[in-house]
This record gives sequence, C-alpha cells and structure tokens, in this order.
Amino acid sequence: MQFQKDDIREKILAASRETFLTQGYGKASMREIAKKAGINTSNVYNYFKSKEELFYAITDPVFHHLANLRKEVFEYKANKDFKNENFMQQFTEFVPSAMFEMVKKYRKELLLIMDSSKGTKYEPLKKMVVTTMETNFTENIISQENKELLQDSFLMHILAMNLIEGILEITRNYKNDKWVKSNIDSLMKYHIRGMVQFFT
Amino acid sequence: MQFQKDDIREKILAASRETFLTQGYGKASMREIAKKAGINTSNVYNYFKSKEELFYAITDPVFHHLANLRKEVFEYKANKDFKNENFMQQFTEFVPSAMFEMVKKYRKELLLIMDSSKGTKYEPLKKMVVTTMETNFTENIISQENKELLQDSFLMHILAMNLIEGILEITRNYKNDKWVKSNIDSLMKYHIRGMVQFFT
Amino acid sequence: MQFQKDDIREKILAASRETFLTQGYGKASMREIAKKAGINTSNVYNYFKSKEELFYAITDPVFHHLANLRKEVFEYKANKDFKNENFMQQFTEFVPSAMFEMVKKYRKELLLIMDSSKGTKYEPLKKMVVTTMETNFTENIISQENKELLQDSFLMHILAMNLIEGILEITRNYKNDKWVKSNIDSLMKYHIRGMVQFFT
Amino acid sequence: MQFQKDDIREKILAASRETFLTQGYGKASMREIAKKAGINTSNVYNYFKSKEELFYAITDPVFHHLANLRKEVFEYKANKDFKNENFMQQFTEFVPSAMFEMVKKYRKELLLIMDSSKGTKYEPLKKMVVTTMETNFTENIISQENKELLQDSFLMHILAMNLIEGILEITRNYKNDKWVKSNIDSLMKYHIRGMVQFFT
DNA sequence: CATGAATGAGTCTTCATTCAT
DNA sequence: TATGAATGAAGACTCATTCAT
Repeated sequence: MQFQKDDIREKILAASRETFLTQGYGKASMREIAKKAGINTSNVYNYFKSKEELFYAITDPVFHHLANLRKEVFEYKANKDFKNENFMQQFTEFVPSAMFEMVKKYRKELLLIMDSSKGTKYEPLKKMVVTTMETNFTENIISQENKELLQDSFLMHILAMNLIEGILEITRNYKNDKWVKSNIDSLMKYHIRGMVQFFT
Repeated sequence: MQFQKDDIREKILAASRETFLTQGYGKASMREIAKKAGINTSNVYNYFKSKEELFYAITDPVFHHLANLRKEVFEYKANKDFKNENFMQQFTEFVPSAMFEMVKKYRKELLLIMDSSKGTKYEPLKKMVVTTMETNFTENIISQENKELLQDSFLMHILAMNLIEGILEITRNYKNDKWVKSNIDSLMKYHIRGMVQFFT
Repeated sequence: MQFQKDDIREKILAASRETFLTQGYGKASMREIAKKAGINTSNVYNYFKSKEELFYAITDPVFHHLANLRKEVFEYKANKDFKNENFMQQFTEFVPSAMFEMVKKYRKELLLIMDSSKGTKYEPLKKMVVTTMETNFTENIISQENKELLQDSFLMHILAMNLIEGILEITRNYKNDKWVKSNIDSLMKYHIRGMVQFFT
Repeated sequence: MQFQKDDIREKILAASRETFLTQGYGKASMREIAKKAGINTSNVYNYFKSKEELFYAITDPVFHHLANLRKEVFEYKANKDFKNENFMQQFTEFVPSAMFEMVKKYRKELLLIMDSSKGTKYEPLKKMVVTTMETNFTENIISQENKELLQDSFLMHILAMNLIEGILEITRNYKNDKWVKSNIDSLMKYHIRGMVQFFT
C-alpha cells in the first residue's frame, strides 16, 4: 500500500516540475498539475498541503545542495592559504566539477529554483548566487591597484551573472553528461581567462 | 473612439509598463493597471481593446526597432565586402553604439519585450535575437578549420546569450547614459576579445 | 463494527466535545476532530457513521435526561395536588437540585445541545425548554385575575429564558460543584422571588 | 445611474442581513447571499470587497451607536454627582429609553452584532457589554458591607447578562415600538427591583 | 469618454464522505 | 481496525472582458 502512494506522489511531482517549469510558479495552476498527473484536483491536497509546499518539495533539495556548495567554497578558501594559483585551481577544477555534479543531480530542480520561483521564498536566490560569485571574483582577480581604479565595476557583476546564466543555459539544453561537463569547462575557462586579461 | 485623451492614454501606458515589468504579462491585472492609472478598469478598454493589445502598444515600437536593427546589420555586412577588419569594426563600433541608442530610447520597453513577454507573441523573441547574434558570431569569428572541429559549439550560443543578457542587465540597472555606454563598450570588448582568442 | 476499541471511541468523543464546543456544529470539521483524537480522519467513520451521528452520540444522553426531567416535573405536579406551597417547594427544592445534578453530570453535553447544535435536530431544543418553563411559571405564579390582565406577557418568556441562560452561564464558568449549587440556588431564589412580586 | 446601484447595494445588504442572521457569519455563504439578492456571486464583489467588509457595512453603525451610548452613560455618571437616586433615575429612565431607541433604530443589526458575529472583530462585543453593565451594577447597587461579603458574586454577572439577553429577546420578537418600550421597561424594573432587594 | 453593472470561468483550498486494502 | 486514496461540491475571491448608460 506504500508503493501505490509513492506512485501518485511521484506523478504529482513530475507534473509539477513540468508545469512550474513552463508556466512559472505563479501561473501554474493546481488544476493543470492535477490533470497532468491524472488525478482529481482536490486529491493533490492529500499529498501536498499547498501549492507552495509542493514547489518546495521539489526545490528544497537543490537549495540545500547550493547552501552546502557555498559553505564548501568558503572552507576551500580558508584551508588553502589562498593565493592566485589556488584560486585558479578552484575555478578550473573544484567549481566546474561541483557545478557539473549539481546539474547532473538536479537538472530541472535547478532551473525551477532559478527561473521559475517568482512568488516563492526562493525568488531572490539567483541574485544571491550571482552576488556571491561576483564577490569571489572581485576579491581574487582584480589586482590591488585596479581595485581602486575599477571601483564599482559593473562588468564584474555582469560576468558573474553570465557565468550563472551560462550554466543554466547548458542545463536547459542538456544533451548528456559529457556534453554538460565539456561545456561547463569551456565556459569557465573562457570567463576566467577573459577576466584575468581584462582586470589585471 | 479615436478622439482619446492623450494624457489618459499615456497614464495607462505608464501604469502598464510598471505593472508588466514587476508582475510579468501573465500575472499583471487590468485592475491594477487601471488603479495605477487612476481610472476605471473598464475605461482601459476604450483605449486598448485587450490586455494583449495593451502590451503590444508598449512593445511594438521596440520590436520594430529590433527588426530594423537586424536588417541594418545584414545590409552592413552585404555592403561592406565583409572581411575580418570589417567585422571588428561592426562589433566594436556599429553594434555597441546601436545597442546604446536602443537602450537609451526603449529602456523599459526592451526589458518588457525580453523579460516580461511570456504569454504573448513576443515570448520567443529573446531566443531569436540570441540566435541571430550567435549566427553572426559563428560566421565571422570561427576560422574555417575550427568550424569543422568545433562543429555545434554550444559555447558560442552561450556567449551570444551572455552578451544579450549583459545588455539587459545594464538596462535593468540604468544609472545614466554615460554609464550605459561605457558598460556596453566594456562588455562588448570583453566578449569580442574573448571569442577571438577562444575560437581562432 | 461493534468490536471497537473503547479508548479510541472515547478519544473521538472527547475531541468532538471540544471541537463542537468551540467551533459550533457547523464549523467543526471532521479533520480537526480526528487530528485532536490522534487518528486518521476516515477512521472516525468506523466509529460514527456521520458528523451528525457523532454529535448525537454526545448529546443524546443529555437530551434524554432533559426529556425525563420534563416528565418528572409533570408527574410531580400531577401527584402533589398542586398548590402554591407545592409550587414553591418545586422551584426552590426540586428544580434547582435537578438542575444541579444535570449540570454535574452533563456539563459539556448540556452546553453542546443548547449552544452548539445549530444545524442539527436539536437546534430548537433550547427554545422548547424555555417554553416549557415559561408555561410552568405562568400557570403557577400568575394569579387568576392577573392572568387576564397580563395576557400574553412577554416578560414571563424572558424570565424563563433568563433562568435557562443563567444556568448555562454557570455551566460555562464551572468552578466546582459547590459553586455551581450555590449559584443555581441564588439565581433561582432571585427569579422566583422576583416573579412572585412582579406577577401577583 | 446612481439609483440603480443603490438598489442592488440595498438588495445585497438585505440579503446579507437575513443570511448572516440565520446562518451566522461563519456559515453564511456569499453564494447564498448573492442568490437571495438575485445577482451573480462575483458581482457582490463590485459592491463589497469581502465577506467581512459586507458584515461590517451592516454592523458598524450599531457598533458606533453602542460606543456612544457607553460614553454617554459614563458622562451621565460624571455629571450627576452620582448618588443612589441618580442611579435609580439612570436605570429607570435614561437606560431603558436609550435601549429602546437603539432597538428601534437597529433591530437586525443589533442581533447581528450580538448573536451572529463569531469570526469577526465584533465577536467579543456582547461579553464586553455585559461586563460594563455588570460593573455599573456592582458599583451602584451593592452596599459597602455586602461588597466584601459577596465578593466575586457571579450572580451579578448573570443578571447583567440576563438583562442584555432579555433586550435581545425582545428585539428578536419585535411586535411594534410600543410593545418593545413596555417590555424593556418591565424587564428593567424587574431586574432593578430584584437586584436592590437581593444585594442590599 | 467614463463609469458601474454584470458575468462566467478560473484561482487555491477545505469539506464530508466513501472505498479499497 | 486503520489508513491512504479519491471525489465532487462548496468555500471565498479574482480575472479579463462586455454592456448599458
């Protein structure tokens, strides 16, 4: 009697993923989700107590993954007596492979939390991730003298966003794992090289 | 029907711009728009015959501007016996300054048509613009030999998107014209330089 | 169906009493009752076949008690060659002590059937009890001459209701048995004395 | 074009009064109200923006009337160098005639705010009115010595409630103004006389 | 031109109840 | 017995739009 329940639960989750993804959280309707899942609208509420909870049931895991990732990056920095070489190592090895793992594990969920979360508590998440990345870049790439010159460089913000959006676009167009990995690597390399040249 | 009061029409347009921008086309409500414009909801229909038409009244100009721009770029190419130097000129002079003029003239409209048009006929526009740009890059930057090697390079697609998204992010954070111009230039330079290095 | 676990049955009844009392019959929900009882909603239906039956399972006893009381009062009258002294005795001894016993035995049930039964077959009960009491008063207190004068005295109706409401308010604010008894006695004395003075 | 609107507005208010009165605020449904008013459910929202507002549109006037009454009573006390005779005057002249005026002006509204307001901000109002009356009685009727003896007399609370409930029962059974006036007077006289005798 | 009136479909959610296991 | 699954009706309320005045 447990496998049946999970069956439907899974159907609801799948239907939700698709619906939230195409319509966004706000425009997605419980009706449509229920119809896609092949059940009565009110029955959805036997599984998830609200539209919002349903959304979080899908997106919470990737959120926690992101939070852990952030922590790991900070620990990485703290442990490594952070110099330029280590930074390079971080952004050519650790970060891209971490991104890859995340995309591999949470494809749709990542897109949901980043692109379709308007109206939920995760709405500001993308901006926060971008800001974190931007700070990291600024601290590690821009040389001391340039820091004063390029104070408040908006370009760095754009590039951080570009990197995130690039990863998301790769995710949206997922072909296979190898394809993802290679594209993340290229993108990363492209931007790291570009930033180093531009800001130093 | 055509003797409408221009100030009210303008108020509706202004209210719509704000509402569509913050809520998106789908979630924006005629009520809220009317309230913001300080008029009765049903009176909106004396000026625009539907929510969708109202959206197009705002976004059509920037759409046509974009279409013209596209044509100009193609003509530019056709006229100039297009070689590498000309390409460089195009992307360091013509394109950035065209972008700047567009942002200057259609700030909110540009964001609306690109970011808030889900549910309208302009929904696929951003993708199309990106594709156009991508094609242009691919044709002009990747050297013949590489073209075969890097066949189906998704990175080029990402970079085209990055450029567009960068312009939009500049537009979203508009400070003043000079700020826009300088940031567009930097961004353009960054990517052109990056692409040339990466793909040749 | 009849081999039910008494403790669960009891838990449902207890949960219902509280829920019906605070929400009223109509607004009380089977969900809340089940949750308070610590069981599954649908399991409630293994013990009581509907919300209404559940309500009656709680309130039937006090209803029958009330019915018996009514009969006893009539028999009391019939047996006693009812004169004024006997009436006094009835309303200073028999009735208050009967009320006290009832409150003692059916505290919450009494409140339920009187205050929270809207939407059930017991909805008109309070009115009926008041009417009975009113008739009793009218027959025994108002002197023959006054009866014609005060024909259709609404005051008597109010006082009968006052008495019932008084008992219920005592029940609502239950402190301890002694407190109840003493307050019922005071209230009764107050009204009997008042009525005698007013109507004779 | 204004008289039509008021027509329907009035119909909604009338339908609401009846529905709230018979079902209580919580159980009354906008559907039923709309049906009774002969209009589409959603149209009700063109006149009142929520069920709660609709309830307040009906009950606010009587609330303000009650609040003023309360103030007047206090001022009456303050002005009159309050002694026993004045108290008697207050409760045999001022109060009953004020009650009468209120009942005359706000018959259904009074019942609504007192009996059908569960779930609204007026839910605690009846209790407050009773408490005010109780305090007034206690301060003016109970003699100093008795005050210590009868400390925390619950009977006084019941009698205050009885008086209020009596007024409400008169209101519920409204025949005509004269009938109301005479019954209020009788009830008041009955209780004042009873209390004086009982508590002094 | 402007407004209020009106509507029917849709929003999310809760309800009492039944059924299969 | 106990539970989760299921449902259709109903809850309050919002939506874009039309119509008469």
